[in-house]
Amino acid sequence: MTKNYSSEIASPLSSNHEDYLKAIYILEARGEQVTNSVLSEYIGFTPASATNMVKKLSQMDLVIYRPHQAVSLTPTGRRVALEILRHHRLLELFLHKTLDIPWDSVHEEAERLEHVISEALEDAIAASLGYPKVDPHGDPIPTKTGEIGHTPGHPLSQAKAGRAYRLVRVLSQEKERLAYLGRLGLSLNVELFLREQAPFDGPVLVEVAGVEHALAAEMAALLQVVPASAK
Amino acid sequence: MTKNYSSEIASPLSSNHEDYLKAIYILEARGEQVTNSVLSEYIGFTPASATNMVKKLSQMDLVIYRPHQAVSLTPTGRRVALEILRHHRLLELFLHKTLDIPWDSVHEEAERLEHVISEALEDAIAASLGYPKVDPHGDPIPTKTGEIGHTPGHPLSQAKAGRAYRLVRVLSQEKERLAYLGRLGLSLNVELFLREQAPFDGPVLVEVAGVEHALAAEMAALLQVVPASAK
DNA sequence: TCTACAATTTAGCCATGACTAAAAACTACT
DNA sequence: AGTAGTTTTTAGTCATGGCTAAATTGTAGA
Repeated sequence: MTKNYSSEIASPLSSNHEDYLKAIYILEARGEQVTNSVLSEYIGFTPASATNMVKKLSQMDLVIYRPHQAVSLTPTGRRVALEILRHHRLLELFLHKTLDIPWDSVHEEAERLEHVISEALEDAIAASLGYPKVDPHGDPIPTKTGEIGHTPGHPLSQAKAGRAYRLVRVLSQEKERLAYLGRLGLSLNVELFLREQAPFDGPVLVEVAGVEHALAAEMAALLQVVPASAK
Repeated sequence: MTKNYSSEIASPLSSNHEDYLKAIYILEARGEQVTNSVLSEYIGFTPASATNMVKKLSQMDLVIYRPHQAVSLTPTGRRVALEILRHHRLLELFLHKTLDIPWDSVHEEAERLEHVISEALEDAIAASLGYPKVDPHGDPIPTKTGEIGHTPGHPLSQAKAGRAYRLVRVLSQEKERLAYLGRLGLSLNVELFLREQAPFDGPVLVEVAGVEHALAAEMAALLQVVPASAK
């Protein structure tokens, strides 16, 4: 039950606190300005509730809050967020690899588990997986000390036709979307051949395991790929 | 996230509600009269809080409450309690077998996880373990339909000296106690030879893997054994 | 700069579920 | 049966963290 960050934080954090911090981290990492509306929409509470909570997190020195400004994480806040994200992504991979939970389901399961696993369990999971670097969607797993790498690759929507690629990351956790990709045979590290890149944000034609599929531009933008030869 | 009992229950239950129901179940199963003081002491809240909660559970038709009487579970309440207990015990075994978490630690870990796993995850865990019947302490695992067997065996403190036994259950979840037993080589299904049974609740002399140990009577009473030959 | 619209914050409400202190109700002993 | 002592319940407080509605602030266009 001892958390990494327990030494730095006075009161224990609830799942909710952790969810706010994680949300702020993710929105920041996306490069967005974490305004109150962006945050409240993301977490699914009203703007008033978000203001309220952000103020409390600010008193705990987890975020920096200035009225009418974007929120940001303090170093401690970031540490907490990264610890939760580490739990989340380790759990996703663990559930997928050890229990065969489909990749479109692991997210919501991990969403609840991430708040209740101990350090010891986190360590045991990491060890059993051989200290992995990415989760089943290709998202990087933060280290215990709070470092996080960035996955290489670029969107399939910006790739060149007539070349082979390898899928290294999917920028979505939506169950339906992931299930759809799964049905096309598109999962992590799968190779694909880019047949055609329609102009004006048109669909993309890809070949996966010998079968051709058309993908909406919006979908292709979520698929991060590297040239097939690259490690 | 869909729970077995969701069809029968109006409002979703919190971890806390579930803990109360589980506590009532366990106390009932121990054969105790689940009075308010017994319950409140077990869950670690004040008697006033327990009354309060029991009344709410009663309104939800999960327990039967009559002022100044022992509480008891309704069929639905029992179903919920058994589902949580199933989660708990499956998790204990899973953590122990799949992640090598020591048997003296699985309880507290499962205590938090039991409230947040989905039906799908419960099923996946059960399947991966081959639909086990008992957890690492020998406690029976309720079935999905809410049946629960009872482990055979009798306390070591009532066993006869000069015979060999097999440990089939330990009636304690205390970390220190379990760690101690573990150091003696006493874990589930281990064989032991009962050298001497001191009278007047005196200590018990057992031989485990060729080494002799003296056990306090109190400890011996917690160890359920069967004759070594028995399956 | 002024005004209209959008974003944010404030104020105040509500439910939850813990708590303490006091009242009430049971039990057991004389 | 009466009373002392224990158990249980009631009454009322508090913190949390959601909510709505209203006030405020900020911003962009005329």
